[in-house]
Amino acid sequence: MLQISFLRQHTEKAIAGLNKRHFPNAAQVISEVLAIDDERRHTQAELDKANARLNALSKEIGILIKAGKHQEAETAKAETLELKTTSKHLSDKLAALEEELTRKLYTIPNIPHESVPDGRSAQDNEVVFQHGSLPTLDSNALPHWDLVKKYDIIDFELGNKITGAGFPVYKNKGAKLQRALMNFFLDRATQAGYVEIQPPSLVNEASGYGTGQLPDKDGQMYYIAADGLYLIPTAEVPITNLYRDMILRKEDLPIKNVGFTPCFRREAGSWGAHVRGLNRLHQFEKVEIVQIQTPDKSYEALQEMCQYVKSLLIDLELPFRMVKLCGGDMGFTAALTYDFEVYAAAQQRWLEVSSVSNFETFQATRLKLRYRDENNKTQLLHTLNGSALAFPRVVAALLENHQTSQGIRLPKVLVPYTGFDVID
RNA sequence: AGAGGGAUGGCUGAGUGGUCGAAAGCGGCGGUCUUGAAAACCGUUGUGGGGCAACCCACCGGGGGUUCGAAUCCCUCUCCCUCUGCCA
Repeated sequence: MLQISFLRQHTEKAIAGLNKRHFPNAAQVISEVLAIDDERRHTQAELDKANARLNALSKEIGILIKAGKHQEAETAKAETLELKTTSKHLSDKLAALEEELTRKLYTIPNIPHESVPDGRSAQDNEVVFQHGSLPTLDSNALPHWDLVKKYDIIDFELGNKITGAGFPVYKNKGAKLQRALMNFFLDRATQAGYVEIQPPSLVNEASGYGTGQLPDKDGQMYYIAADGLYLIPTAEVPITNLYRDMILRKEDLPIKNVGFTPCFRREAGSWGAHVRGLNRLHQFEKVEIVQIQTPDKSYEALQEMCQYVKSLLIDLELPFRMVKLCGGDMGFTAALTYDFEVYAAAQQRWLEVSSVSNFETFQATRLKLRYRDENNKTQLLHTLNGSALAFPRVVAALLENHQTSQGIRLPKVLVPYTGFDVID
């Protein structure tokens, strides 16, 4: 959520930013919001005045009663009656205005960083870095959904049977590979200074609002109605919400956390040929890194996180590219996002395995996540997160790119974790 | 799941109808002392909103009510603790 004070002070900048995102009717929406805010402040002032008078009268009545002047106390009581009606009316009005303001603010996405390229869709994204040569496979090379059958490592049919589409069952060396990836990614993140967190996989409504999945994307999350809980779509939600309603000390920053969790996504209505196999799932496993940093250092933190993700992909021996998302393709809450895509050679497609974003104060506003600056004033912090990494597409690329007639060769870094160097 | 007890500022913890935004201690910050530090002593120290400011308003888990006046009384919800039951 954007801060109303920011919109008030930087109206033109906000409108320009929203236009870059191709957010419809930006100028009109902002002017509506500012009008509500204006009335809100006016109402607040009136209410404060009525309450001040009411407080003064109450104090007076107390003193009069103590002094035994009951007659005068009754006169004062009579005066409070009308004031109380006014106060009630004004506070109802204020509550309604505040609710309307918040509701409107929830619908406005984050302002993109100035370096975010113009553009409407993924085609306008900017490739900023590419590493590794694209493998050329034999003509009899198989896509990963065939390879997993050939080596009996992932079973989509069994998943269909016990749960439904998009819930694969990992078996044999496939299950061991999952376990190896978890330990590899967590060990690497720990070496890079991230503190390991194992959060719950279900979160309450307040957490959903905190990181911005609610209210707009509630249809994307699985919901347990009986308990009012949501299955997490990413570890970002529980881990970032750990710091909700906190005022951190500057010396505790940056916060660097890493967590492994299952991720659940309903992704209704987006199924087709291009999302076969592991390309898109309802449940997948992911290691997520989260940083919380002061505003002046958050973009350094973003670069550091990107460097970290790069190092993982290089060690996994996968060709990849780093893409800066354009205004139209960025997520609702992000100010700047880099996607990392690996090349899956049999499909001949780039698959997103990581998305690293700086949310600036957009999440911190809802989270009430702040620190004390050198003047002892509270300031909002910046939140960042990134996948490091999401498992299924890494597995898909490993299988497709490293397939040989003898089986699938694993990258060296994984062998100590799997205990085998080939899937056959 | 049943019975009982709780929820107060960064933390611990007093406060059962009025000058209480809230004692005290700890912690933090500033100072005195010291070569420096510690100790001791003095001062200071919640968050948010409105206002150029003086200042005003709101907030004692959430919501509602009683009252001229609520941290304090009533209702309700949530969460936590203890005992009993069940259970990985």
